[in-house]
Amino acid sequence: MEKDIEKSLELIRRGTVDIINEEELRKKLERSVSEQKPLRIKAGFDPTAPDLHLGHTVLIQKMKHFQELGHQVIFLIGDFTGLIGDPTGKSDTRPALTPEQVQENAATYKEQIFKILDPEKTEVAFNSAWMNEMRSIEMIRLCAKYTVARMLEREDFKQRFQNQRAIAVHEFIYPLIQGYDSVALKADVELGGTDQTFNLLVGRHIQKEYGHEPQIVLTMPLLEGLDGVNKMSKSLGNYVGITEEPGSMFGKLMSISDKLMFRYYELLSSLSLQEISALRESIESGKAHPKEVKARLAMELVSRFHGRDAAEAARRQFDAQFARGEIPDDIPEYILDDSRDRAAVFLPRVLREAGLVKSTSEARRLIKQGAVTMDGHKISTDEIAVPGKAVLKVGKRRYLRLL
RNA sequence: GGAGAGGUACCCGAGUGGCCAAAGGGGACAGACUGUAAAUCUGUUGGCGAUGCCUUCGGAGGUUCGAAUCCUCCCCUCUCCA
Repeated sequence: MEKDIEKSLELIRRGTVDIINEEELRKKLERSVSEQKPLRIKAGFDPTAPDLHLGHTVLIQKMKHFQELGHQVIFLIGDFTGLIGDPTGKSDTRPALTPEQVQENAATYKEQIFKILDPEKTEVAFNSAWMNEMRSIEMIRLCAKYTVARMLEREDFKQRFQNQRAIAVHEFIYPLIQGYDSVALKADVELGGTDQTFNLLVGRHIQKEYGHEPQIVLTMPLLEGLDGVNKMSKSLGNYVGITEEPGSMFGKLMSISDKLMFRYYELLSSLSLQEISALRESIESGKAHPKEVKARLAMELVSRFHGRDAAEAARRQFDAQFARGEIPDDIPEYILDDSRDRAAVFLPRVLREAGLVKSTSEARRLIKQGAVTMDGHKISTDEIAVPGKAVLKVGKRRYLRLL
């Protein structure tokens, strides 16, 4: 048994940034074995983003580890807290979502997590279940259990306070409710990104206030987005969604920097750390081309969400389009009106109407910059003759077939 | 409740009567170079069949030949005092 506990701890530790506190975790694991009772593992998600992305999967993979160890995983959808909007990582107050938006997003989340987690072994909870029932007096009692000074210890609150930016009172309530969720769910462990550390620790405090045993806080690193700088997030647009098309997923992963590629290997790949450092060495010694190593990563991740065949197809398509400069099969079409004089087609309007650019002004600028080609020839004027079918290309990846 | 500071484009920020479609930076897009890399360099970054016209500096009015800039009211944020 001693050996099993060690093995469990080893799997749990993999990839984590911090475990608070590991001794307590060991005791919980031991008790779980002796009492034949699985631990309750909580992870909360704010239903602001309609799509899960690879950044979320770092955490979900960890949930899966617990599931593999036989513990009870609780996927908490913060539909109630979504009405508040957690200010984490934001420099300003977040707009609150409407109840309809929250419901819609929550449903999408639920559907997506089972691409990774086992639905049979996952409890899905909504914090509105208990928060909608909470009476005002109980809410005030909850608020009484934490002080403003301690709230201001949180980095982003402190920053905003110092920089004279707005902090609305209700934002202080967010960590308190998140903590109360742990009370309601009787959580033994709560998982979160490192940006959640403060909120997770508030949970420990609140649990103690309610006479519960404090949860173990386990933080996972934040995955950098495609830009390699900011954390991956929907709102920054630097993400890879897990329901994204295989081709788009593959392309996005191929565009990351070589440095970021190894970060992704460490946090997302199922390869062992030894295998990853072997890959790194083979690039440094010149045995492997970085592009090939990156394609391998993209293959693994696309396969995870779409299957091997789709990943292979995505790779072939990618090579055809970018390595050999071929035109993709599936591109939008635009039918030129026969009544128009095809000897003098005004391209800016065509490009705008086809949705390739936002305005004719933008199209004009792009043409001027030499970014527009027709059948491979650079276009230099706004008006051009289009005698028959032709393919327009704007920039590197926008195509339009003229009929 | 009192005193003060502020709200400018996707973001940050300069501009305090005309030279302002508004400096500078970031981001984004495009070109060169490449591996769709990254980094770097260069350019573009309100709209419009366009050497001009139209709409933008929190909102609504006003002064003026002319307003991001001055005045009035309103909305919002922050600081100090109570």
